[in-house]
Amino acid sequence: MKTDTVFKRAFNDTLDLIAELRDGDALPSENALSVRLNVSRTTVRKVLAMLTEQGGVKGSGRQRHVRSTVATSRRFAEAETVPLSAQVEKGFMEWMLRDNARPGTTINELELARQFGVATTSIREFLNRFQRFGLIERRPNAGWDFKGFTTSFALELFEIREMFELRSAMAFAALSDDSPLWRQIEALREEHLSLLNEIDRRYHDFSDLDNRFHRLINSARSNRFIDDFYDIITLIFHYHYQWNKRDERQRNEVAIREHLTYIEALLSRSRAMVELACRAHLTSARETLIRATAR
Amino acid sequence: MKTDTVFKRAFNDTLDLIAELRDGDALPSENALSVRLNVSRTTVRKVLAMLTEQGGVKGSGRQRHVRSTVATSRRFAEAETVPLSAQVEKGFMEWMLRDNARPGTTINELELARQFGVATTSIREFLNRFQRFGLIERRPNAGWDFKGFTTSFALELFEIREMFELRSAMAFAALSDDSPLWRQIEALREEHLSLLNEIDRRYHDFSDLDNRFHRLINSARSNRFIDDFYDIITLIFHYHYQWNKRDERQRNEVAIREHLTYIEALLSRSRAMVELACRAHLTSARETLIRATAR
DNA sequence: ATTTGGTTTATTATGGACAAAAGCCAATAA
DNA sequence: TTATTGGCTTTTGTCCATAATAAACCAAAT
Repeated sequence: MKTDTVFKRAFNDTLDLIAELRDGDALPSENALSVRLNVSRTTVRKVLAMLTEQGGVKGSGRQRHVRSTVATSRRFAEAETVPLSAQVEKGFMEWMLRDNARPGTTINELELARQFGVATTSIREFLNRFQRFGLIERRPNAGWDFKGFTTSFALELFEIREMFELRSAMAFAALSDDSPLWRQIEALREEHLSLLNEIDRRYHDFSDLDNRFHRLINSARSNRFIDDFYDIITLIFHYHYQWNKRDERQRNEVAIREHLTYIEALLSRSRAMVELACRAHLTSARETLIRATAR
Repeated sequence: MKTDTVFKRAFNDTLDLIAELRDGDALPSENALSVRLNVSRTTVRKVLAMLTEQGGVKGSGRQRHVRSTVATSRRFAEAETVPLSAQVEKGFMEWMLRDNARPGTTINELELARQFGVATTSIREFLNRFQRFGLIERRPNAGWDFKGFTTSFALELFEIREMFELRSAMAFAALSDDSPLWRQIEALREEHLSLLNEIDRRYHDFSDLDNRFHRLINSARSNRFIDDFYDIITLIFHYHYQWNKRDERQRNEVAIREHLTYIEALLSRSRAMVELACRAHLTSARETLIRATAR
């Protein structure tokens, strides 16, 4: 059966939304809510039905209004709002990076399914999509081969990353002066500066900024295969950062400074400077990742 | 239930194998057969059991020998030996390339399942793996978006292909003189020449040669992401060639000549020549593909 | 030391069932 | 006359069941 995480997340979001209304205010229409919450109207109706039952919403049809003071409906726990696919992804990354799964291990769908408490279907679906990340390989009728989060994985990953990013950075530098991307990158420079200013307190905010920065560069000349490839980088770094906290503050500070140099180079439009700054940054990012891999 | 295409293919292959033996010859051991046929001993035993029952094989244990003259067991039809996953792939490619599915179409799993006569599970599995080809995109809880086999798909594909192939070709040219790849590429040159010689009769053999040629170049410096990417090229060209026969002989002859120039350039070790030949060939390959895409 | 038989066990591939979520159309209120 | 709602249908996500395949075991035989 499908999980109802969509409904539960929508329910919680609706509570947040209601919290901003005053007692007696009219609710937005079902269609409006469906757009706001990013779910179908069917789900909106289910949410409203439950809220009405619990007394958080009064009336029916076009006469629906909020009773925020009276009924404080209980939110669903965060865990109940995360889609099964995301849970499986997390479980697998954990198995791989935290438990340090050995290169060459055969992945057993059944075992993972039991371990994560889901049906094999969901594991299979995940593995089939995860295959493109280059860490596993299917052996028909005989499971999957885990190739390992190894140094050579990191090297191959960065070889491609460097090709792609250099190309995008060059395209960025060649952008016409009236491109909106210039304003965006200047805004990102400000964000970098202010993060650097409060680095001690906010260093863990870097991960998100990093992602937005590189995706902005890629967007200078969009190519679906490059965008897809960047998903791999994003995923790997997401979990890698999350579980490898050693020197995080230090690492991030260095990276921010590299980004700033990189941004200056882009703003200068000098191809040589861009190439230099881009290469320097990727080299240090590669070193960071390699230090976390298995030999 | 699983299909028994593995068994049926193994059975047919065993018949071929037996055909090369003489009446009364001893059969290879079960283990040897399992290696030859690329299946488990369990399946080998099932094959042998059936053959024995049908009289194609006499005796048991170590005293098993062939009765090729007597019993001519019937082969299974080719269609019964192709794995379901391959059938689904073919069906989908047909839907896409032959029926000219419109960009923006929503892919309906249920409908495809009915159309192909398989369960939705198999369709989903295919789509999840096919996603990396950049032609479809998942919209959670709402099917898949078919992005279309469009000109911009071809352009993006070739932008990456050119980056990858140039890099590999350079690595190839820089190979040390004692690398075994030099002999391999010279062998390929001979194959090209002999194909060119009989082009009128054998022009459809080019597709396979083309594939081996480019994969050889990629192997100069192996990178899993590049190898994976070449799978996309292979698949697209496989079906494209199969259904778009217009000017096939002419197209292939041109491509063979381009390959030969390309090979000469590699053998010359001149970076400039290699770049020129590589670019020229890819440009013409791109044109060919673009002519087949939707606007 | 290898091979087979006889069994048993484990895992993968595929169909099917069903609730959740999305989508559709006509009736209705503003 | 247009947005909104109610009733209904279709599709997706997930579980489970089961046959095909792989794999393991071990004793007997060459």
